[in-house]
Amino acid sequence: MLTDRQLLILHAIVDDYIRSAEPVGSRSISKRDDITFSPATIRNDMADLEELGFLEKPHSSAGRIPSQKGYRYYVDNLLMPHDLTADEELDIRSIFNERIQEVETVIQHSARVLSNMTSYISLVLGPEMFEAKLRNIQIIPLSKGSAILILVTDTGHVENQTIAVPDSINPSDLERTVNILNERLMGVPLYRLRDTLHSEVENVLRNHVKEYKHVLHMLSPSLDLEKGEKIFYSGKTNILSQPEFRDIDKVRMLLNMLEEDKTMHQILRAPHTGIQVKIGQENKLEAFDNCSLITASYSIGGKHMGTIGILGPTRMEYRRVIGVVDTLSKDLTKLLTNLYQQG
Amino acid sequence: MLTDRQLLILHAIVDDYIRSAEPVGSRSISKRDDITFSPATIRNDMADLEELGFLEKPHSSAGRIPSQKGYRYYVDNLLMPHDLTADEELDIRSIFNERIQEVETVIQHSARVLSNMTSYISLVLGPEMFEAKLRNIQIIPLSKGSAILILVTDTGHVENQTIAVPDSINPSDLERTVNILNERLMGVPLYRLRDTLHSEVENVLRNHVKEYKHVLHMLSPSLDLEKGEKIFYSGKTNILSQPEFRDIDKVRMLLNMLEEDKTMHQILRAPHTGIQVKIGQENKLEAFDNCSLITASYSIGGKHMGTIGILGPTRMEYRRVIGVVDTLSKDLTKLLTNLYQQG
DNA sequence: ATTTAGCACTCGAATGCAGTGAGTGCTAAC
DNA sequence: GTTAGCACTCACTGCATTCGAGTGCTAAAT
Repeated sequence: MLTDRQLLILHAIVDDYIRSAEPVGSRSISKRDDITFSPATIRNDMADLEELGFLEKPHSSAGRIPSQKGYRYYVDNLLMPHDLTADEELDIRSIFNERIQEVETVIQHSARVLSNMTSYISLVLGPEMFEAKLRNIQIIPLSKGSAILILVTDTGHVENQTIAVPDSINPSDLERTVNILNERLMGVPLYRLRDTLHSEVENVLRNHVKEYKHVLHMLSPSLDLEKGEKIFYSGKTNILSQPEFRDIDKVRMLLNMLEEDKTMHQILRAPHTGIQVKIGQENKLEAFDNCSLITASYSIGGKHMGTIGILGPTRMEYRRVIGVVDTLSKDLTKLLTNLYQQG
Repeated sequence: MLTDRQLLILHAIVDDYIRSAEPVGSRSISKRDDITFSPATIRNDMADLEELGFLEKPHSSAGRIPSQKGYRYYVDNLLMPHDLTADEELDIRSIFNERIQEVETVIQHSARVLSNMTSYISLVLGPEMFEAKLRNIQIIPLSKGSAILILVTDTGHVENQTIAVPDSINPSDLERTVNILNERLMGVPLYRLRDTLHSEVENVLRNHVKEYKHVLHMLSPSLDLEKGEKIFYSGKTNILSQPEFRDIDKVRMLLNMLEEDKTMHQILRAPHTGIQVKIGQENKLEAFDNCSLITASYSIGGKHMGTIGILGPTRMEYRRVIGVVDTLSKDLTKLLTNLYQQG
């Protein structure tokens, strides 16, 4: 329904506006090499594109800027895939070159590289460890009355917390308990730990540990893990360089929203294949009205683990960012699968 | 050298300015209950105070604002100690009421409470774990070729990383290794782990583990821990509400500075007793020119552990903030000492 | 039937110019 | 030593003016 020329003009306007952050006028478009017709012609098409909802005017004597619908069309139909430059490849590879590290470190490092490469805000939802299976459990006595409980999952995640150890439990009881737990809880998903403790392990404990009730009481609350995976942010200050965030109040709204763990979890949790682009109000959050969010999932052995994403102004370099997010999410999946795939 | 009246006026100006963020004029001062003399008199004293460097004028027809020297004098000589309100006591206690947790969680929680209470930025330098002593070491096999190395210190800190396990090392070797390590490395400070591994443990390993060279090669790099303790920030967006940070560029400078781990470590590391107040350029950092930093150390059993602090505009509520930081650092010391004191 | 040149028009941004008022410094009186 | 009085300063506000980029429309050109 749009003519080729209109598409060309829309494409040119979006590109120009992404670059300059200034409303684009008919004359400046006409100067581009790929445009062969006069400003007046362009103006006519621009008027049509505006009527169709792809463009907007900040005020009547200014150039045009893309509307949300305009960006959407651009992303869905006009965008050419972006092949990473050598530098970009290198940046991404830097994450994986280091000696093997804790998963969290890799994730965190990914977030940093992502924000550095794009100059936007990067968000990485840490590995979903709720369904991960227990690999090992340890209780390390610390001082009289306290110990450290350590849980290791098959995805290499380590969870630890300090617990209070009642006097009634002696060291050999503790040792026996740990052995039993390792025997019985190995392979149980984290979210079922507590239930399993009561349904299956309790009976065994009863036979081997005198004060098994105290032991249960000590462990039970600690095995009720919080569901919340951590979200890593990087480059939060990057938006301060974006002209659309000259307004302190907008910045505050946005940054405060990023602190709302619940909302952000909801946004990032939804797994999806491929790249997802949410433009402006598609995010259903007032604070994100002028923002776009580009996300991709990463997984281990085909199992969804978490999400990486970039948050920037709607006037975002979609082409490059999509390319980068796509590549990184795939590389991350490869790395983690190699490392932690059951083997 | 300053008259009582001048002190009174200085005090009044600083108080007023901290409250209003507006230059303070002679007339508004004269209206205060504790001031009994006329605007003209006040003007004379203000002129003197300005000449002595305690006050400044933004421009010739505006009121006065405190200079850095003025704040310094105020903090050193005029400030009355602040007794926490019931609400404040409650806020602080909320940190300690929860069931015993990981140290890092307590620290992080402290940072959040601190920033919420003050509406400034809170910084907490995590527990110094470099000199902490090893309590326990574990190697949990994960998949073919990889395992998780876990170190627990006597301060309850848990460090973990993924390591590559060469095929040549079989499970029983690994188990023997872990036993030997626990025997020989227990009580060794983290910063000496690697040296001790080579100087003392190597000989023992040689006798019990066939491929002990591979084992050493696998462990050695992992025991060379990074010195950097983590710094926790909270309330970074709080400064956006401060009128002195209307200017996006200043905000960016400041927030970027907070990302510079090295510099921030330097600033926070210096242990000191009691409360330290650094005003404006005393911080020796351009980005902090309009800021003041109030810090206090926390410790475990008399041993310096880390630092908590508040960063805000030089026009800061010194009285309240000093009170809060003081109380919290002492409470934190008490809690951690109870939890992790050898015993 | 398109495309383009020409031109009047719009409107934000920038500039210049009183007027206002909070605040000062100085002088002279108390 | 303190205060009243007064001229002076200077940021800020509102208003009028200009400037220019960009539009929409019409009529001519292709």
